[in-house]
Amino acid sequence: MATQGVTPRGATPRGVTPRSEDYSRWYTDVVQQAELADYAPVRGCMIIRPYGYELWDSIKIALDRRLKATGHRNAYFPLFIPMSFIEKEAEHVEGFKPELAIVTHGGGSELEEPLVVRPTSETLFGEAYARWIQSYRDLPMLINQWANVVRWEMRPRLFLRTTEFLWQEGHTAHATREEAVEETLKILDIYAEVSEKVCAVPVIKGRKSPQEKFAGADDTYTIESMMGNKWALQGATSHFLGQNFAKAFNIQFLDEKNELQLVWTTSWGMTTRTVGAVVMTHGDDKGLRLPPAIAPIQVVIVPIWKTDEEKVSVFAFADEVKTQLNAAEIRVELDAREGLSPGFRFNDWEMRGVPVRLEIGPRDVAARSVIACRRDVAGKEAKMSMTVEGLAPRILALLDEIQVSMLKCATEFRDAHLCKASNLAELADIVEDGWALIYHCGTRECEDKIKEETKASSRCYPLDKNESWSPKGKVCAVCGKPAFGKAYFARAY
RNA sequence: CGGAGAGUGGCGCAGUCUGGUUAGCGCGCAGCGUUCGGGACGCUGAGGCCGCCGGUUCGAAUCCGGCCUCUCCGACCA
Repeated sequence: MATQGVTPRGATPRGVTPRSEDYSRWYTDVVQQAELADYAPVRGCMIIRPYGYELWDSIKIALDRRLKATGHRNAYFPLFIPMSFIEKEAEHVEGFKPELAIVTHGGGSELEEPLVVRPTSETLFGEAYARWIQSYRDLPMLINQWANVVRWEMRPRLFLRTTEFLWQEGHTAHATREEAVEETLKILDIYAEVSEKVCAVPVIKGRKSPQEKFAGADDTYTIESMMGNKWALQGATSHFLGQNFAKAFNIQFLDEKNELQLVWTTSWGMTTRTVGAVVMTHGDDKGLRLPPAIAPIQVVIVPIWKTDEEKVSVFAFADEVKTQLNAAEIRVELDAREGLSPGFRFNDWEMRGVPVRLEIGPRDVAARSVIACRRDVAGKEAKMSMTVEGLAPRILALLDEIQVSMLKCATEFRDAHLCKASNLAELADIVEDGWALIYHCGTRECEDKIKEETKASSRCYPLDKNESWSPKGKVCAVCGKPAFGKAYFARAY
């Protein structure tokens, strides 16, 4: 690679900043050079470019299908929320007030009541549910919406934290506490499945500490992933809201015994941040690496020729290959650009993370074969020759193999950086290059202390059933108070 | 909001200290030609009121004052 080492003075570097040199620079380089997103005129806002949006679309389709399969229906609630709605739930307003965008003027005059640009829609759903839910027969109410929300964040980063972002937010109401908790965990499982099976991003499912939970929730469940620099990223959250919003919005129903009851609600969301998670879980110094399940282009054909005659035969053969793969519903693209050397085009597609590249030159035409090169492995092992007869099934198998292999690699990487700690010094050491699992008291003071000394925050109390996590008789590894549970601590985005 | 940098063709930078005629360079872009199995090359060309406002001066990208914006590092967060 010509990009290694010192860039000649005055020359623009080709490729991205190496991860080892500056991880966050590497991240922004990849996002921009792979044309996933670009900065927008307003601070903290980004333009999601077609390639990035297609990636999000794939994730969205996978998640939407699963939500519908579990009985959820899509709807659309408005962008504006009356200020007074936000103020109805004490903890909720406390949590969101600092990051609200508020509209004070409309139609040329000052509004009587300011309108909040939704940071999340619990309050709007609450108001509607109070009107829509009358009887136990109306329950459960399972509605999801795909929308944009706005949170005035201090420190934006492309995809990971932008002022405006896209997500889905599910809002459900149930007759009993048990049903609502069950829903909360069911959704968490769906998020974990989409993350792992679709995005090949391994997760640890867990519960948030009281400090880290959603403003207005009784319990927040999360999926946490380890990025390439070993920092943690919260991938999605599922909240058990208890009866907090039911009380605030008076969402009541008559049960079978004709008694008035408050509903139990949940809310949950997965965002465009997931795109950032994919970049940081799989990317390398050559750019993006995309799991086949969400790759907008799964296979790219790069034709190679010298003479006009070769060009004709190579393109005819490439078209034949493309047609075959298309028929098998493989997302395939033919790189018909002229005037760019093969090497340049190889690097270009590698930057974009296309899982499989097929090289087709005169030699391949003669042998009726192609050179297939997988993006997820380095070196000579990446390349293999395949005959064109029966190519599609073999490519499909290869794509499956890549999908599985990427999850496996990411999981192994993560597991190699998980470590137990028994005191603050050990924890501090571990979080320099991984996640530390400790018995923890769950108190704010203790979390703050850890944060101050190590920059690591409480990620979650893992739900791992295989691990005996009972805190009975255990004490906090940091402060010595009785343990609340086992928690992961890590540097986080 | 605290700390640090930076604003000069699309991108990355030089020039600013020590004001002086047509503001340079690399990449990219356009045209033509030669190339083409791991980031090709030549020639020709297009593109800039030097972030904004004001001041000093015969003369400001350059000096002075004010303002704005962006990026990075912290606190906040999906």
